[in-house]
Amino acid sequence: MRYSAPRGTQDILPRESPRWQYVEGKFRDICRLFGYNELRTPTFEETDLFTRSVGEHTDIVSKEMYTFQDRGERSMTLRAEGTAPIVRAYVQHKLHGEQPVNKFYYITGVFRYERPQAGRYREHHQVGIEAFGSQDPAMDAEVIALGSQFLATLGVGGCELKINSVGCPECAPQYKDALRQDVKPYLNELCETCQVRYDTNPLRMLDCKAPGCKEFTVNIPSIVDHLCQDCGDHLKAVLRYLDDLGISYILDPRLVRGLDYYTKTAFEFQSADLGAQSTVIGGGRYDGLVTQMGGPPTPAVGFGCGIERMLLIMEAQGIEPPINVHPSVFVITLGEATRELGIKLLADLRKAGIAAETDYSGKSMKSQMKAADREQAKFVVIIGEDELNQGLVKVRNMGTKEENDVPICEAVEKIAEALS
RNA sequence: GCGGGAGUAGCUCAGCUGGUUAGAGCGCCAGGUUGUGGCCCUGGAGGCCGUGGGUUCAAGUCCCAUUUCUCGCCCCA
Repeated sequence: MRYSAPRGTQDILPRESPRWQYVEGKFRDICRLFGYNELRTPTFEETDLFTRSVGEHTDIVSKEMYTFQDRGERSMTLRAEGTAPIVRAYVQHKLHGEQPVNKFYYITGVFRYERPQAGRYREHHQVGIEAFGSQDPAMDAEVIALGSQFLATLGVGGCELKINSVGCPECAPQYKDALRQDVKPYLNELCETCQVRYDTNPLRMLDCKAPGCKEFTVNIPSIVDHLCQDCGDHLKAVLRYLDDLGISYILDPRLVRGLDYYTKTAFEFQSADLGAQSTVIGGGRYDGLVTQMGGPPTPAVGFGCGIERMLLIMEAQGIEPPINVHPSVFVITLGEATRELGIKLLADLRKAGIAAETDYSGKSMKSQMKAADREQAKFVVIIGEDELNQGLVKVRNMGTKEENDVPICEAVEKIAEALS
C-alpha cells in the first residue's frame, strides 16, 4: 500500500458518516433552540494568535501545534483550538457593536501533534459554543445546560460534570503565591515537570498524577477558599443555577484547565466509557481574552466537545443513530432494448422526489433482484422485452410480492401513490 | 516525548514447537429456471502474511530495524 492517511488522522467512510451527521445535526438543533449561530473560521491562523491566547507554556503551544511558514514567510498554524479563532473573528468584525450579547457555535477540525491513542488524534473534530458579552452567572449555567442537553438528546448517559473556579487576575495570582509558599519546602521532591510548573503554571501541580506530587499537594488549601468576593459569589451563583436546572455536578477544586485564558468558571463533562481520555466536553469562562486580542472589555464563556469521543461513548453505550436512506425503487431492465426506457424512468422517479436506483453492471435478473433486496427497495420496476412491446412496466411490491402491470406513462404516478 | 501489546483475504480471525500449492466464517461474484429477492446447496474470485534487512537447506512462524494501529503516561476534546 503506497499511501495511507497520515498518522493520527482518519477517513470517515460512508458507513460511519451517518453517525457524524446525526451528532452534528443534533448539535445544530440544540444550538438553534438556545439561540447560537454558526461562525466558521479559516483552517489556519497566524501562529501568534494561538501562542498569545492559549499561553506559551501550555503543552498545546510548546509542543503540539502544526506550524508552518507560508510562501510569504509568515508563520501559520493549523487550528489548534476552537476558541481563539472565534474571538479573533468577533473582534475583527466588531460583532460586539451589533448587539450586547453574541452567541456562536462551530463544528470544525482541530489539529494537534500528539501521540495518537483511543479518543486522541492529530486531527480531531469539535463542536463548540461561545457566548460573548455577559458576565451573568446564568450565562455560565446556560452554556453548561446546552452541553448537558446535548448529551441527553444523544441518549448518552453516565457523564459526570466537574466544575471549579480558577479565579480572576485579582485573586488567582494570590492563590498561586500561596500555593508556591506551601509547596516550597518539598520543591526538590516534586517530579521534574512540577518543578517547572512551580514557576510557569503552579495550578497544574494540583492535577499532577505522579504519586509523589499527589502526596505533597493533598493538604494544600483549596482555591475555592482563596477566591475574591466577586469570583466566590460568581461560583456560588453558577452552582445555584445548576441546582435550579436540576443539573448535578461535582465541585472539584483540583480541576484545572490547560489553557491560560480561563477565568472563574472551569468545567468538564467526563465519561467512564472513554478510558484515559475521559473528558468529552471541556470549557469555561474567559473574561480577559477579548481585551487581550484588542477588543473592548467583553466577558465570555464557552465549551468545546470532541466528536470522536462522543462517538466512542455512544458506541460503548450501544447507541445507534437512526440511519439508512435506501432507495425506495429499484429499476430492473432486461436486455439492450429496454435500457433506454429504464434510464428514463429512473430519472423521472428521481425528478418526482422518489429515491431510485438501478444496476449498472449488466447483471442477470436474479442478480438485479438480489441487489434490489440488498438495497431494501420497497418496489422493483421490471422492464423486459414483453413489457416494452406492450407499453407496460411490471411493478413488484417487495414486501407483499404483488406484481402489477402498469402503463409506462402512469408508472411514476402509481409508484408515488403506493409509497405515500 | 516515554513504556506495554498487535499487524495474515473487503471484515472477524485460525495457522502448534520454522518444513509441500497459507485456511475458516461472513461478505462479494456466478450457477442451482426459461424473466423474479431473503433461506438452502454448489462453484469461483480475492493474500508482496504491514515494510525492509538478517539467521537458516528452508521463515507467516526466529532476530533486528522501521511503520501503522492499540493500551497506558503526559496532555487535552
